Amino acid sequence: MAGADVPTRLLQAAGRVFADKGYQAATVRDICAEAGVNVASVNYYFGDKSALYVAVLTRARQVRAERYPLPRWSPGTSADERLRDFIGVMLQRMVAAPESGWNTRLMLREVLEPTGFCDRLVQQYFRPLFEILVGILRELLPEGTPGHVVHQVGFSVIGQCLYYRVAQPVLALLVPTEERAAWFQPQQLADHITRMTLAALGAGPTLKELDASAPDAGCVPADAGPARDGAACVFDAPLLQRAEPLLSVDDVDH
Amino acid sequence: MAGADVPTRLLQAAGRVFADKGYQAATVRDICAEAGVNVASVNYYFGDKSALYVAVLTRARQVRAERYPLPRWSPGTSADERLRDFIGVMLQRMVAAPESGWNTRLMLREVLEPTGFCDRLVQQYFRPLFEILVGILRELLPEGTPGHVVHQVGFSVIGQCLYYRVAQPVLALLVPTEERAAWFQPQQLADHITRMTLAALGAGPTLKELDASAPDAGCVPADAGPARDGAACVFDAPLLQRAEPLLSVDDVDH
DNA sequence: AGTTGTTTCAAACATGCGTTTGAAACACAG
DNA sequence: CTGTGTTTCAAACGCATGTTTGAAACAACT
Repeated sequence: MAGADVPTRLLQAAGRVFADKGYQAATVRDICAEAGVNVASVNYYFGDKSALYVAVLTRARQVRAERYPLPRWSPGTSADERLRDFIGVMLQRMVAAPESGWNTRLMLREVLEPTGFCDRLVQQYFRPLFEILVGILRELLPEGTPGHVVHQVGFSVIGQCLYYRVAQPVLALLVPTEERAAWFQPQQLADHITRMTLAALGAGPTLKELDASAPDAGCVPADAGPARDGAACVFDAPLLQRAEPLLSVDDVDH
Repeated sequence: MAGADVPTRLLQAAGRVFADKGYQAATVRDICAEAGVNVASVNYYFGDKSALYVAVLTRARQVRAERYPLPRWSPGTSADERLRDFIGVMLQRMVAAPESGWNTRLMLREVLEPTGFCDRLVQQYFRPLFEILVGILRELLPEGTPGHVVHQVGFSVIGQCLYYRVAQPVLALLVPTEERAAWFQPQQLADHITRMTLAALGAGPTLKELDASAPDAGCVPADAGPARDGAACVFDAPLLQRAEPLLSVDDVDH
């Protein structure tokens, strides 16, 4: 991380610092200290602070999409399987990002407090994603479902995914540490959201039905590994087959 | 608004400015100009900028809870009715706040970027609310449902409510203005989320079943008023009976 | 009117910010 | 080694910020 060339080091350090403190509160001196370079470097290589910010944001979007890509579905893939995949990838991008995801925090910040770059971000990144989700939901909903209902269901899906990132500090104070470690891993959350959504649409069993079909299921906590000796896990059965491993690199660059 | 005494004017102006720009970017001079008072006033009355911020945040929490209170349920009130109420109040607090809710933006900002005051906010405000929701959900879910599942469902509910506030700028770019005006009013969103949740739990009809029971329902857009001449509205029937009217005051104070 | 305590105000202060600068250090071809 | 273009660096420059100050304006009571 310290051996790369100066512009790269700046981009990486700036990502962390901007995400931590926000655009205004992050100082050029902070960033340069973190990167281990001189203060003048940011102006030398990027022109000014705001240009560095735009560069960081652009890079964050690219890296996100490349590192956690949507699978390329074969034509016959069913809609609910694609929904599972979609939610899984969303959640990975949200919470599985390295270093607890300055990447995501940065984009959230931009959404909450648009700095003018937000529009482009939405048009280039969020909108295509949302279109894909809407396409999936249209297949799952009855034909002729009004557009606004499809949209609302879409936002319900994204809203659930987003929450586990937005409210991470809150969640940490509401749910005991052991429970979080055992039941709030990305894959488990993805399963939960998928189940909720499919059930709401009528395309899958409701939580009540799930419970009735396996009333005594002792769900498998995250660190229990593959010791699936007893009854099939009801609430936490792995639904994501093609989930990439959760990388633990320290930054967006290798 | 301009006639009140100086500390009050400062609190109101500071609320707007802090919510708009964040703690760092908001300048004392901005706030004082907005309030129409001298720059020295904030130090005279509050000590320093950070004390003013804490005062604003405290006040925002109080006013929120007072202005949009949860109904006091009579003992016989069913769980799903209480869920409807809960979601309705949440959404009102989220999106119905006056002046497009600097109130909510302020708390979101604090959650996303904790300034040290976040912990108290969670313990005093979020946790009691979450406990109520969990209590309701426990009645709706089968007996013996594991705690973490109840929690996850709770976060799904809150996540959906939150999204329409967090992602407001994004939503504005993804959904055409007319559709937003007609179908994305607080009450309609509350109905949608309640329906989704009850359906997922198995305590209400799924969207598919709703469609089957009234396939040609032409939902009533927001501004169509009580002209409920034709078939009953399937997706947008008003579910919230005791919803307070949406106040349009300019600030938290009368 | 005079006194006392409170509130307002314009101006100044100290600090930290983003940015600039000019020289030193470096890389490397001729 | 010399010359040339690039990169680094410590120091400084403006400027905007949070805060302080001391006097003026005001209010309330004797």
